Amino acid sequence: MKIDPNHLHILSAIIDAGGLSEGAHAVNKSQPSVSRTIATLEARLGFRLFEKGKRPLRPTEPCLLLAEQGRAIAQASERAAQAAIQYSGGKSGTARIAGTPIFMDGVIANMLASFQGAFPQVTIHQSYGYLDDLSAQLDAGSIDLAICPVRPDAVQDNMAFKPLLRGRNVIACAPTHPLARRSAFKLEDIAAYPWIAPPAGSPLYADLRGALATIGISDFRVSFTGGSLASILSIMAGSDSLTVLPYSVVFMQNHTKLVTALPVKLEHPERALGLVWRADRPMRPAVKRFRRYLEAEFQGLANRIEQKGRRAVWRS
Amino acid sequence: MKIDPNHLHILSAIIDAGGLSEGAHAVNKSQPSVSRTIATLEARLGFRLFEKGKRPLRPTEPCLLLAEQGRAIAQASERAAQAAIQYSGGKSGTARIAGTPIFMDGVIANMLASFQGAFPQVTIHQSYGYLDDLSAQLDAGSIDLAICPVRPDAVQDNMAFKPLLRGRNVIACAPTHPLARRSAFKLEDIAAYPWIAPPAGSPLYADLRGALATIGISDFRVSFTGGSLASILSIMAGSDSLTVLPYSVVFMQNHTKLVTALPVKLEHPERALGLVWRADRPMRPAVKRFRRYLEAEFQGLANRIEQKGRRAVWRS
DNA sequence: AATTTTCATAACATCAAGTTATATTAAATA
DNA sequence: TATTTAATATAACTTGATGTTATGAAAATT
Repeated sequence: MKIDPNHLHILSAIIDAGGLSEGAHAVNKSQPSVSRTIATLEARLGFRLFEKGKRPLRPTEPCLLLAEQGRAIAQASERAAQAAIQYSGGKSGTARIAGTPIFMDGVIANMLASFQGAFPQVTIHQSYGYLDDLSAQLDAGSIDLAICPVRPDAVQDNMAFKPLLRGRNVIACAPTHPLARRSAFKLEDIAAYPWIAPPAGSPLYADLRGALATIGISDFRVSFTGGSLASILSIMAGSDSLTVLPYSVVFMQNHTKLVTALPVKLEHPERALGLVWRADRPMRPAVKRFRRYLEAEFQGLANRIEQKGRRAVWRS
Repeated sequence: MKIDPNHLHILSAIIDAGGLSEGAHAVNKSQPSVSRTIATLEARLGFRLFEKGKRPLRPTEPCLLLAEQGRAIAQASERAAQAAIQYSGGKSGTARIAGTPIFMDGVIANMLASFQGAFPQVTIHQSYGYLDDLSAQLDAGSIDLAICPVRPDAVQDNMAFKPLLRGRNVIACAPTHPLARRSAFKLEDIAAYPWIAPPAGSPLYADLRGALATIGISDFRVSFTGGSLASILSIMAGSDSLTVLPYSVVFMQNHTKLVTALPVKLEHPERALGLVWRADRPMRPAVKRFRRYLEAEFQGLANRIEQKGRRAVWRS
């Protein structure tokens, strides 16, 4: 014997609503419709579901057992609908994101935390990589979204790119650094200090070399290389080392009082930190929501940077 | 949004069976049928349930959530089917029975216990009453089955009657009673002992008077009246009292060694212990099953009584 | 590259289930 | 007890979902 789940659902609705007409209304059907549903159900089961000839419809014993299951079915159905809505709205699901380590640790991590607070049902898979690697992963479909500095003209054909923040590097050091405490200094003074270099393959490393060249420093001493943002900050805090970091990273770390930027203007390639994804594939709702969230956060960040920038003087 | 429970069930079947065709087979449908079901479901939900263009069908994230609910639905549906089968087979449900107190306590109670052992899901509501009362309750529909001694010609038109045991009353006493220990005694000896009388309104009380008259005793001393079988047995065990009981009751109490029957043949109205129910109403499966059970039990009891009867000598 | 397996689509048939209109009937009321 | 009222059952019809078979298309596999 197999019983149509819909029938059980209707049955439970009748019981719970306390009448055939009320039950019919509860499931958005006409009274004759549910009346016949009950009739056919009774015929199949071989026993009555409601006592014969009783006007306030009186359920029989087995009817109540079946209605119980009907309620379970209605509940499951409702849960499913909710799950579908949650997913469609990007409030549940998975987003796989990856980006350059310094940005991910220095800027995105904060936003990620607040996103998870707002949408706890969304699972975020985060990983690290540089542009080429990220592109390959996007192509392979193993990540949904890449976050990295890109020259807009370097974006692949099948990729969409959404710039979030103008790229700008600065010379960073501990707030306790001798240069940071001097109101003014000559560019030559910089040469006296050791450097922390980003990982050798990273764009930031190339930026470091290029930037120092533009301010006339070609020969510099590297005291540390290859670490993550956390280690760079630690080392900087305990030494007089200098390094090159994106300004947004320094800005976001402002509250930690671990790092500050020297008022020196650096030249470097025209890149923008932005989001990259495959334009030819539909984006899952959770990814879409995360993307929108990041865009909004970066808009706020850009504004705050802008405000602060108006009060600072940068020497070139 | 509302999702058809059947669709969710089909979805879960596909997931669990590991393929569209297998899933279709699992729900007794053709492959194209479930294929289209999935297609329409996807269209309604607005997202894919299976990754596009992957041949070993790969479920998407929300698909698994929905399938979960589908399983719950399948389970509820199955439970409902089981409940229906249980009920139809009389293995669950309720039977409301009533009968004369002495019989209920002395004979039926035992059978009831074994029935409940065999069919624990059947709820038995037991109550007491004499024929008129029982008939009224049957008519009112407050009981399903009456068990009492009836003169077959006294059965109402709308009632069915199934005799279970020929009625036969005996004089009962404790096994330690002086008369019980004597191999022979005169009927006049009986007159010397006090009597325990059944409740005044009961047929048994009328039987007691009638029976004693037939053996020449018209004047007898009643030492106790009005109790239940348990109290009658207790009093008899602790005294030299006599009483009149149906032989089946004495027989069933045999193992307790609390009561025995004197070998005296009593005359009384031609009644049979039997089942009475309303012939014009369908009998619920659980009641039907209980009725059949009782009939079988009484068949066995009748045989045992018959066997023992062949070895006994009764004086009239 | 050929084959196999698996899923999607087309075209059609059928039946379950929806509808409105109306008849019945149990309960309430006069 | 007759009448009224409200609730359910039935009738007649329409529609849409779902079933079918036959067949096409596309991954995976060999």
